[in-house]
Amino acid sequence: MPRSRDNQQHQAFRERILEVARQQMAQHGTAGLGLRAIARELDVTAPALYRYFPTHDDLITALVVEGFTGLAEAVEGAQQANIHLPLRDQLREVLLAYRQWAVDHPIDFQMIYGSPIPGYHAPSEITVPIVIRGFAVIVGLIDGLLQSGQIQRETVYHHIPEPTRQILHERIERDNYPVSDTAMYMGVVGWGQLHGIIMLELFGHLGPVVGNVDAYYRGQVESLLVAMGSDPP
Amino acid sequence: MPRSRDNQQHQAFRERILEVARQQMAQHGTAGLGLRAIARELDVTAPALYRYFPTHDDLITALVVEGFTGLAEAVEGAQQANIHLPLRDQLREVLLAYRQWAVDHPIDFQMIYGSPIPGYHAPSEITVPIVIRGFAVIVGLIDGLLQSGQIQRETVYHHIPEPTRQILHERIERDNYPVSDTAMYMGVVGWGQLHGIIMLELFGHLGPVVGNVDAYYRGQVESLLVAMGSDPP
DNA sequence: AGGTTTCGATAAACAGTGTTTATTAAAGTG
DNA sequence: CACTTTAATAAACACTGTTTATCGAAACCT
Repeated sequence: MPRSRDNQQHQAFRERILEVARQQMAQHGTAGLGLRAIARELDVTAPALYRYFPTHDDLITALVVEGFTGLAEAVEGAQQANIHLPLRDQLREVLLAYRQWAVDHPIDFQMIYGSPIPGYHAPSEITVPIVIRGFAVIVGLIDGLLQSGQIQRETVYHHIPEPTRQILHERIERDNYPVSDTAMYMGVVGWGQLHGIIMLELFGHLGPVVGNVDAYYRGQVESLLVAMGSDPP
Repeated sequence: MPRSRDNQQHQAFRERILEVARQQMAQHGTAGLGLRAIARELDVTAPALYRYFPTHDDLITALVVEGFTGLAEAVEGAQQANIHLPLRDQLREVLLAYRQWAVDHPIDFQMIYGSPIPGYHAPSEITVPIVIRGFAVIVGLIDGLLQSGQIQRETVYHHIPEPTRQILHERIERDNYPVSDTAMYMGVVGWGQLHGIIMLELFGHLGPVVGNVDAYYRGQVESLLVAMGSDPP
């Protein structure tokens, strides 16, 4: 551990490393993420970086945490930016922002939700809490729609498979997160559905099939809201 | 190019390489996919493999093609195994088989639909046709359900966003694939939705949230069928 | 201020990797 | 047999992440 006064410089250089790492990744993909390459860019030898990150994996973990945080902030920001709109519109904008962040930061998104670095797997005790942060916004909005009666039409998503309901309920109680089981369930369902579209898009499988992915995603978000029981606009 | 008589031996050893590669990958993940490691296992030096695969990427591409083919065969097999059941049940079983293959061959699935090998991206002119092969089974079943009036309830998935409909229609005509636009659209929608669940599961993000992924997926398949307009069982 | 500790950075080396080159041995064909 | 083609090799190249021992400089404490 560095001494208290040096801590500032230490953290500053740590930030620079992450900055360069992110930049290199954006340019050359996850393949370009090399200790030596980063060191070169910083006019420093490779072993020097070990003072800041004990191992290569720790660097990646730091980037993953940054990524998750960025996604969570984008989602939260989207809600704040549309806080004056009706809940349904807020939810739509939040879901659009979710994909938009993925499109704008494809590498980060892959690193978060996939594992493009061979042999590396993000420690879930670190990732799970941050995933939930962005997730909470979505579920919160759904819960709001349910409570205010803006989702009243009964749909398939009102019937939760029993084993799933139990786990979801436990999670809600454990995290002390005041939403209904149904809201949580709908959140997970929507999350999964949209996640599939985004992943397919990111790896180039969806574009050739549906052409304009932007329009397609927009349509799917709207369909999701309707499928949940919200009235079409 | 090897001579005509040697061709047999050449192809045989090529197969052995792929076999070992697949095995190594299953054991040590995509990280364990190394030319030298494969060569060691085959009691051969690394450069020898270059007679069979010009480069590392070509080996991977061969594995990807094998993977896609395996998935397509699993899907087709699932339909054949349930050909005596009603169309709706056939579709359910096919969709369950789709995930089951992913669970049984997680590495292959990641390699197919993601890109866990840094710097490598599967050439779409090779992958797209094989993706469609498995996809065709699903769309075919949906089309059958639509034509036989087993999907008659109007749902959101009957209304296709115009830009998407155009592209889908072009694909159908170009590939001379005799299904309706609606069947194609529902196929894509379902594919995307379930793909999200599978990807989240494979990377360990879904398990902690829903507990029993098996039951959850089953429920989602059923929900999907209902959401498409098929009556609940 | 002086002595000691601590931190940052380094060069050198290790064990790997994918890939290229030149060379050798072994088959198949006329 | 001579000749060509193929397979495999050893050696080397340019990398990679990581460890070790070493050195200078700054920070702390007395």
